[in-house]
Formats: sequence, C-alpha cells, structure tokens
Amino acid sequence: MALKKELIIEEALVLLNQSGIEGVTLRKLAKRLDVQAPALYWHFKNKEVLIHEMAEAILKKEFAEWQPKKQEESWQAYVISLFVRLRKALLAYTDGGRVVAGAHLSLTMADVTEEAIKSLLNTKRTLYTARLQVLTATHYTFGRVIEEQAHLTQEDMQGFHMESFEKEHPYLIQGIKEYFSTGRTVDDLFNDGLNIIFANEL
Amino acid sequence: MALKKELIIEEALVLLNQSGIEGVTLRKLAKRLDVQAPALYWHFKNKEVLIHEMAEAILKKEFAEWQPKKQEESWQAYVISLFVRLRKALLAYTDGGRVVAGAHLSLTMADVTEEAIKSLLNTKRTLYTARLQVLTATHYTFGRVIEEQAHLTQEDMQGFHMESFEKEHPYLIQGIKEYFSTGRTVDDLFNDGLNIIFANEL
DNA sequence: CTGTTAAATTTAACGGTGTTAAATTAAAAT
DNA sequence: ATTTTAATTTAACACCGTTAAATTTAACAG
Repeated sequence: MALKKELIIEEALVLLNQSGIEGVTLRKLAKRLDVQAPALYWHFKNKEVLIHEMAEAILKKEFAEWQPKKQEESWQAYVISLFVRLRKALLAYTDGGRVVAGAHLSLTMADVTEEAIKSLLNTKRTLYTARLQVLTATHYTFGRVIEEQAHLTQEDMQGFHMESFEKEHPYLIQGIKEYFSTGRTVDDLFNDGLNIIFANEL
Repeated sequence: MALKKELIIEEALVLLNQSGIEGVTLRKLAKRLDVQAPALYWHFKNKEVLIHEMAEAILKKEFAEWQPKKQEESWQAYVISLFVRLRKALLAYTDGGRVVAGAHLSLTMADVTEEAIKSLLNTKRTLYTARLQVLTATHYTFGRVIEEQAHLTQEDMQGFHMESFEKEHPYLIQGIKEYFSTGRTVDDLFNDGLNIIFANEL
C-alpha cells in the first residue's frame, strides 16, 4: 500500500517527541513506516520540506477549529488566549519552538496573526498598534518557548560557580527566588509577559 | 605550535559568517587551522561546547566594554539601548540568533539581564516589574532576530498563491504595505516593539 | 485477461558528518 | 638525558541526507 503524506508526518512527529529534532532522521522515519529511506523522496523534495510540513501540522493540531471569543471575554483577553494556545501548540512537541520558528511562511501562523490583529481592531487600537503588538507577542512567544525547550543538562552546570554568580547577579537571583516562593508557574510568567505587551491601547 | 582556544573560536566564527551554522563542521574548521579534525577534541569536549563558546564570543564582542548611560538619557532609554545592542550582536553573525539562543546559561546574557534590571530599578518600577519586562524583552529580541535570520528562499515561495493569501489576510497585507510606504525600517519596527514592552512603569 | 503506462519503492552507492581509540609527535619537567 | 605530560595524527566507526538506476506495484486502456 502506498504511503500517505499524512501518515509520514504523523510518524515523524512521534519521532520528534521521542528524541527531539536531532532524532528525526530519514532512516529512522523510514523504518517506522516499514520502508526504505529513499522512498520518502517521492513524497517530499527533501528533509527541509518535511520539517516544514511537520511545523504546519503542529500548529494545525491546536488551530484546527477556531474556538471563537466567549461573550464575557474582552477582545484583549481573547487575543491573549490565542498566544497562550500558540505556546501550548509549540510546547506539545519536543523542540516544537525551533521546528516551527524554522518553518518560514506558515499559513496557519498567518491565520493566527490575522485573527489577532482583526480582534484587536475591536478595541481603541489603530491598525498599526494592533499589528505591532501582535508581531511583538509572536516573537516573544517563540523566543520564550525556544528557551523553555532548551533544557539545560547537568553538563551545562559543570564548571559553573553558583557562589560568584549569585554575588554578581543579585537582582537576577532575587527575582528567581521571589518567583519560586510565590508559587507562580512558568505559565503565569508567560502570561504576565503577554499582559505587558497588550497593556496599552494606543 | 599549539592551538589556542581563542583562535579556534575566531576561525569558527568566520566559518559561521561564511555559510551559516550548517557550514560549521569540524573538518572544515580543522582545515582552516591546518590541523586534523580530531585535534579539536583536545580543546573541546564536543561540538556542542564549541558552539556554546562561539555564542559567548558573539555576545562578548558587543558587550566587552560596558558603555554607561549618558547624562541626558533616561534609564528606560538606556535599557532599551541594551537590547538594541543585543540584537546588533546577534545580527552580526549568520544564524547568530539560533546559535546564542541554543547556548544555555550564558554568563554574558546574565550580565546584560542583571544590568537591565538594575537600571530599571532607578525608575518607579518594582523588582518584579523590572524583571518581567527585561525577561519579556529578552525573549522578544531572540524571537525577533531568529525570524529575521530565517530568510525565506524563493523555494519557499513556490506553490504559494499570493492572490488568495491577500484575500484571506487583508489586515496582515495592509500592515505590510503601510510598513513599506512610510519608509520605516526593520530596526524601527524592533524598536517599537521594545517601546511597547517598556511603556509602563508598574 | 493483456499490454502499457504511471506511481511507488528498492538497491546500491556517494560524499559528508561527529566522534572514538590508539599510535605518534612535540614540548615541558625532572 | 630521561621521563612525563601536552597536543596532534592516523585510521576507523556508525550515522547522515541525497542521488541514480533498476525494480516492483498499481492503474488504466483495449
């Protein structure tokens, strides 16, 4: 039976979640599909295109249905929820941030952006402000998730002197301690960043 | 004569600027240094560590000397200038954004963050707000630069229908046209994003 | 059912990658 | 001068993306 593009991407995503973007090799993917590696080249021009379609698939999982604004919800809250969903989509797969950020010209991202700008126009914002805030939030979200997913191993910690680091970065340390003591989560922190970006209406 | 770590990284950066992160291979780097590839393993545990040190070097080029706040400059303007410099540092090398974002636990980044937070404390901001805004700006800057450096080739454009895209994303298109017509540059756009993030003092 | 065309996959191979182990040379220290 | 340590080379391994050509599978026309 012939391979289906859908199936290939689905298995590639499984591979992605198992061992990250470096674990997605054509030979491993082919083995998963009970096929030889070059067979994949009938379906994709090259690996880059495959990754690109994986990125689109990751976004589509979250933004398949549009899930409109609730009655009691403000337009701003709705837009923020879009970016919360974007982050959720990226976090759903290992290295999801890097994978999707590397995929240029995503249609789904364009849809999300358009929806966000359009929604903000129901507030006092000008088109320029709306677009600017949405663009800023987009880059913020990607930068955020990419760092979140760049988990630091214990190898990174070796040769690292906590004492001197604490002495030279007191505010940084205090901020981190404050963060842990108040019981705030990384999700809260992400949300706070979004609220800063969308705080003003002009 | 023995190789010097400094020299290795410097040549690696040349290679990076010549052909991007994928062009940085140990064999090519070794050839540049008139040496065999495995010789590099005496100086670096593995390639990841090399990339990590390249990232640190990229940041150090911009943040070697600290360049204090000018008299007439506000503390907020000074902090913004720090992020302008961060972007400049990342843009100075091909794939600089990806390279530095992938390097976990950078001391220079910690220094910049600390300086930014400390500076903002000279305004009405609380430590939490200062830290939050700096963190947001950091992720924004990385996300921004990574997208800026993910230049889309003409291959990406193939199979892309501009007409239908324009119809389905009118605000996105209008924003882009507006952007080009007013003569604003990508640098202006980045700046506007920073101004949004640091707009409020609490 | 047959012959033909097109779709899909396999086999074999190429040049490249990071990395390791062991042998070897170069430099430093005793 | 001899021993020890630093630095590099040689050779090889397992893996990677990708291509060309041969081959199989499926679809279609008479």
